[in-house]
Amino acid sequence: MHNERDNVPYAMNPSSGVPVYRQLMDAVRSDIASGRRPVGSILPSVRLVAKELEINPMTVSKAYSRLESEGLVERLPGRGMRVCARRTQAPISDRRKELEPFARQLVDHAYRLDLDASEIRRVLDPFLAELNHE
Amino acid sequence: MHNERDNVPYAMNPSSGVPVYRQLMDAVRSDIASGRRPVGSILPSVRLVAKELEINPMTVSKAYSRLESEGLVERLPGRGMRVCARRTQAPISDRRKELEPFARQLVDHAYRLDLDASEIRRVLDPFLAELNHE
DNA sequence: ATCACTGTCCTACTACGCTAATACACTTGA
DNA sequence: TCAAGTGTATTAGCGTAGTAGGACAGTGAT
Repeated sequence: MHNERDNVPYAMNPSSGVPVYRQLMDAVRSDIASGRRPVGSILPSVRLVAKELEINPMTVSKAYSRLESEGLVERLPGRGMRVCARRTQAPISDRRKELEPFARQLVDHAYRLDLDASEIRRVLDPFLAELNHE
Repeated sequence: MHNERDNVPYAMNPSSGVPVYRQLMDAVRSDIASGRRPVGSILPSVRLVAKELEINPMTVSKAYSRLESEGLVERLPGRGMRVCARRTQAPISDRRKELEPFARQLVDHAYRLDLDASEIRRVLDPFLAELNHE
């Protein structure tokens, strides 16, 4: 059922401390964002990915399921996971609220390190620049 | 040996998801930063705090030990934990490096929420303002 | 020396997250 | 209908973080 050309160019690092299923989520997210996996395409099956990466299909399934609850892909029973059209965004105020804990954490740690606002910006800016290039 | 006036006005929330020892660390850090526990003063003993908060002394000890490795307090064997004079800072470049993972995490989540650099700044700014007021 | 304090090492229990193995329901093509 | 392909519910094993209990060493006043 799967396309022979379906390659799975993901490379997981089991000893990085980052759970494998999260690494896989990031890889797939990146593929979708870049268009390598266009809207409507079917992700490689959990068993194929599992075989290539030498991990358990359930680990792949976990990644796929989480991406589904994020709204990036949808489950077609018996067929696979399909990349969704960009979901309707939550209101921007809600999304800002979701971001706040991470902003707070950043500032908390800066405070403990005795780094002021301008230092925070200095550390943050390269990442913001990277964000804009995408 | 301890002063009867040593009150332990901390209130832990065991079901908040935040480990008790971390809540206690934050409370003590706040006391030190505000001057309620001045440099040179001795923290209430682990057993006193444990009794007041109805937790195990080891949990308090864990909080104290971490604060010690942060350099906020020092251990006086047989006597207690004393609030330190502000420790010599690590080089600023090291401290910036320590902050980077949190900056990256913030930007990553913003990306997933489809929030751009200006939105990140908008969310972050109130926290930065708060930081400057202290 | 003794007593009443100090913090903590060591051990163990519990809860939770991550990964894996099996069995199942579903869909499609022959 | 049947075979081969989908994802996953369930269950289990493993490691780790958080918490707790008891024994221990250090300190200082008596």
